[in-house]
Amino acid sequence: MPADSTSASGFFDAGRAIPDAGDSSSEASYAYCDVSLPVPLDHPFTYSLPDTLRHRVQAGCRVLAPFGNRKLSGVVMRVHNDRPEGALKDVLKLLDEEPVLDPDLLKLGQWVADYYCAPLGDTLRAMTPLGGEMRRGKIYSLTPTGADVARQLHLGDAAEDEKSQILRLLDARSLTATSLTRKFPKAVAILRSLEKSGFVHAEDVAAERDPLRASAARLRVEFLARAEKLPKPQRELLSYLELHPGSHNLAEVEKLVPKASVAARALARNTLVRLTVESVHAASGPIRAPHALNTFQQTAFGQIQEALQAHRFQTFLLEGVTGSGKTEVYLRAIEATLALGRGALMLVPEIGLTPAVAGQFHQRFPNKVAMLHSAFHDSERAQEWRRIRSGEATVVVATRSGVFSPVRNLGLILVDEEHDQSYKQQESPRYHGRDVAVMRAKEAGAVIVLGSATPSLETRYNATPGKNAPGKYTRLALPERIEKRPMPKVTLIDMRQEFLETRKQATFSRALVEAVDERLKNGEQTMLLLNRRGFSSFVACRACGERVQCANCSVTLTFHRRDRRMLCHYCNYSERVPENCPKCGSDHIQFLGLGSERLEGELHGMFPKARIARLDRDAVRGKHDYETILSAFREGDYDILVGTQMIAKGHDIPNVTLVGIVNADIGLGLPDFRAAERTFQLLTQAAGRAGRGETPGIVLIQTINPDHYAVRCAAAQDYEAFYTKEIDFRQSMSYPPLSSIANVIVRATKEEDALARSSALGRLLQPAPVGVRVLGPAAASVARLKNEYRYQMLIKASTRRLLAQVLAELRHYAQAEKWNPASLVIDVDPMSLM
DNA sequence: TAGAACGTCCCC
DNA sequence: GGGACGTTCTAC
Repeated sequence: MPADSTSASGFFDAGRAIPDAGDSSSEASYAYCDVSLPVPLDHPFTYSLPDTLRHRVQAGCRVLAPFGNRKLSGVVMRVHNDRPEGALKDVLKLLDEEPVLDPDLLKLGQWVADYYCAPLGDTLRAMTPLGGEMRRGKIYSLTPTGADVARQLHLGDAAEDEKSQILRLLDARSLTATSLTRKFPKAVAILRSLEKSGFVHAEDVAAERDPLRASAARLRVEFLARAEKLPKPQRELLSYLELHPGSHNLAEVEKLVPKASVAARALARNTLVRLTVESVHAASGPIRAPHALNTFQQTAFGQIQEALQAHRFQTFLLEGVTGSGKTEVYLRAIEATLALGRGALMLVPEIGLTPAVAGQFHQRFPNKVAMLHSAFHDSERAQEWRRIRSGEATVVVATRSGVFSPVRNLGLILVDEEHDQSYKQQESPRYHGRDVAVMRAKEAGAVIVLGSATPSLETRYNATPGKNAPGKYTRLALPERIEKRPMPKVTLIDMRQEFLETRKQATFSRALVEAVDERLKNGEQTMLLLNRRGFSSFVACRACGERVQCANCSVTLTFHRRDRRMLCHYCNYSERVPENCPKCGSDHIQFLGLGSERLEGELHGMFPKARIARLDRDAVRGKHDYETILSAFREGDYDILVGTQMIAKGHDIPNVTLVGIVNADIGLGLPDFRAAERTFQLLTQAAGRAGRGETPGIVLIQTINPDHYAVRCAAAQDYEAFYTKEIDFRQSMSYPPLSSIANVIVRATKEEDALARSSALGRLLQPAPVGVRVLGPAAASVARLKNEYRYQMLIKASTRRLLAQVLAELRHYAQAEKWNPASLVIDVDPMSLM
């Protein structure tokens, strides 16, 4: 039930707060359970429960169940005694003694599945980080015949095909297909044929991932009991541990005791030592002392606190300029939540959980913080998850999927940088973490704060009072930087003018080169951002900046090299590439596209002495690379940091006094109605990196569209002006937030199938119902992906309900026509129209 | 005429 | 999604 039932009184919450695992359900006994499985079949399956499980299985537990001839892990939706018709199979195994999803989370999962048109099984799997603990797959080993064949191969000569190589590897030990695929791309096919020949047989495994397999650096080892007659390494380790009580990092111990890592695992099997996976460490970072709140911060915090104390569901938009001290408001809000005995959940963007952030939280809330991040190892996440569930951790900092973490007695949700795209999951279930968070807060009667310097249009719209109604969200503004630091000074550099004056198509303007040079001389740092997003080239006039737009959609046309035409990915409109600019007649028509590697190369040429680091998808492999590069830059090991949007987000590096944006326009060329919004956000956020220390900063933005409102408003750091302009555009084109949209993608291996099916869906919506507009179907912007052809159709509906109705109709049609469930992909509230 | 390649139908 | 099974294609 929504907010009102909980806001009425706090008394009931105390009882509800801790779902008791040991209540009457332990005595009840059920013969059947309905299980939701991660298959694209959108209904639960009923299994019978063996005697040993009848009193132990509860809704929300995961079980292992036979499905066809596979074994799948699924979530129990219901336990009951209603015998269904037909033969039933037994549940094989109970995977959780206690439910991993409490009733509220199950309900939330149901909502997510409905709203985002995703199979419930997929959704529930995405909600449980412990899903990663299961290692699923087949293990292949040789049959006796196969072994004979392999032996003979050993004697044979060296001319080996892949088949023989695989046989020989399997002779050494059994392997999974995945591990073989790494070496032999066709391993799966080869294994199948070997299986047919009777040389190889496969065995299903669904083993718990063994904590003993974690690397030594991530394990802690502790003495448990003494034992006689052990091999030397084990004996030495055990006596070391006995002499040094407490738990030790295994990698550290191994420096002192040889072979400790292997020995510890052997000892753990005999329960002579305890091995635990080390909790995610509080990383070091600059610790900011809690500073006094300025008036704006105080006002904002006061309102949040009041809502917390009143125990009511309320959504706030905390709109604070870059450097305005949003984090301190968050921290205070969490303190206030804990003081009320409730738990807090903070969501951060994918890239936002840096050691600096982690350090601050650990310092402020010692031993109460759990962190969930997709870059953490499965077992780390599982451990943090258990700490949350047990109530040990009451403050959770997490990325998108953390919105499902089992925080006890949830009182507060914070969504930092709520506009960030990484909150939208790009695969099924395609949910938006921020929107799910609002829903969760509503159900829990919690306060939710959405924070950003550049709020998404949706959020800002919801926080804007209408004609006769107050805004759905309460807007809290932090219009000033802390300590009255000035906003950075932003200058636009018109690259068209630069071109006319220098007659050179340079990547860097003279002004930017000069400014970088100056920083190098002064020992100050520079960040250079290349707004490189998307892959397809677009066509622009170098002299006047004109880009060719679609006649129907007000989006930029995308250049297709194959047929040398420009195409609209929304409605299929196309035209030929003009030889002269339609606006100014110049023949300087350009196909634009610039990578950050090329950028780095050019910089090396220009500033041979500068120490340059690059930060982008290609340079960053794991989370550690990202942190290493960034902290090295912070420490002053580099003079210049070059990167993509990755560098634009929330970092606080005091010595950066110049931010240069090399090409502000690329984002604007994308065929996407959010192009302007994203460009504005990126430029504003990047500009906000400058001058966060004592020395004020400057920002130089190179652009061929200095008059575009996204560029102009970002330069002026004027969100209000941007919002006003952009909301007009959305209104006139019926885009969100003034409509609800969904992208309907049809995939098929054969292009004609994809086209035929999407046309069929298109015809279904013709004429479009009142309040609905349909764009397309047209080829998706990535028309062929992973060997599948994709056609898409964008549906705009005046209301949420109407959109849901239309989508339901499409899904019924696909089902009635017996389409493969995967061929219809529906992206509700899409962030990008891929 | 085998054995790929493709289609269709389940899965509690 | 993925296997099992049935049908058609095709290479020798």
